[in-house]
Amino acid sequence: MILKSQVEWALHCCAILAGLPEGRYLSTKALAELHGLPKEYLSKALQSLSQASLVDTTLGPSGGYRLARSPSEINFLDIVEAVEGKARSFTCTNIRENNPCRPAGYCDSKPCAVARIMWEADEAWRDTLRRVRLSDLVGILSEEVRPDLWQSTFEWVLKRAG
Amino acid sequence: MILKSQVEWALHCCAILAGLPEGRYLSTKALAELHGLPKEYLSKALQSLSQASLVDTTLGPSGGYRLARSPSEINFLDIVEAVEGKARSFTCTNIRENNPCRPAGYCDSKPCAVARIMWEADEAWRDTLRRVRLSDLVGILSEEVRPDLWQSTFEWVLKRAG
DNA sequence: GTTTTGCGGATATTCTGTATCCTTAATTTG
DNA sequence: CAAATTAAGGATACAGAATATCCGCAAAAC
Repeated sequence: MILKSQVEWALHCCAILAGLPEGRYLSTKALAELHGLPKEYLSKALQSLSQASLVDTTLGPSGGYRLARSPSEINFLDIVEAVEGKARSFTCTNIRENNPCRPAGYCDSKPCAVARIMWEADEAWRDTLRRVRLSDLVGILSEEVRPDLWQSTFEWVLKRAG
Repeated sequence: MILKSQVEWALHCCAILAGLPEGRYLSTKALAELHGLPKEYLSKALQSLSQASLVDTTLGPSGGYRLARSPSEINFLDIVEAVEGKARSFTCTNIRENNPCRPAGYCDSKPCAVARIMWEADEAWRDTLRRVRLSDLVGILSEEVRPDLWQSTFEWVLKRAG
């Protein structure tokens, strides 16, 4: 059970977009360079964010991406699900139906108990991610990243933001 | 991010083994028939349980598997990790190191903040599974499964348990 | 009109999960 | 002792997903 690497990419990209001044856009090219990622493939991750309405886009030179909402209105789960999908990690195939002792026409009153427990864990995972806002991440980074790197990165980004 | 179907199989098999009388074994063949699963492949899942010391095995006719500990001393995470592995669902590739603005020799004081948050969610998932004991599952099933099916399944199993 | 950009489709490659088969060694049964 | 049954592990094949690249299209900037 491993998340796509695109999840990591999308989170880091959103953190950068969160620092962008109002109304400006950053291109796939710039985001790929900044993170050392394959531009074409990163583009797919950003398209997922766009389809989930987490980012706005604009075409042409000076085009690119910006957040569609404020960083405090976007949480980790929004981003993770946009890229990874909303499917649960555990899929119940209802193998209890194969029990040879089942009477004909036996009908289960509830979803399988095993599945319910696994889904509960899934929900705990989602809850944790839902509780962390993109603005929280930016807050942590602004405290942890050395000020000189923080500032030079911002300048680098602004130079490329349309 | 999808768990192997073997996880589902292993959980259901453990639930059956939990109902086995002291000292008796149930074979792969019986477990595969009961759940309608491919015997050879289910065998791999059971081998994983064996390697994790969750079950004891014995060879020969009347051989098979039994729980190595009491159902109240085995939790969901034990079983899930035995089959799925203990690796975290989010792997940090440290893409921040690719930042072109990084001064030479820059050293990070902590693991990446993005990774820490994702790992926290992972831990919440694990905690939930850790809190559910195999005996809890058996308790739920014994209440939910219709008594006639519950009993006939047990008879079916006992007839095949060596 | 030329360049740059996001978007979607098509394709190739690698890796993992799924599944089957076979051999070996241990154990029970007759 | 001989035959049957079992778990264990290795080899192999197959399918689908993740990773990655390339192309053409339409929109926007200059």
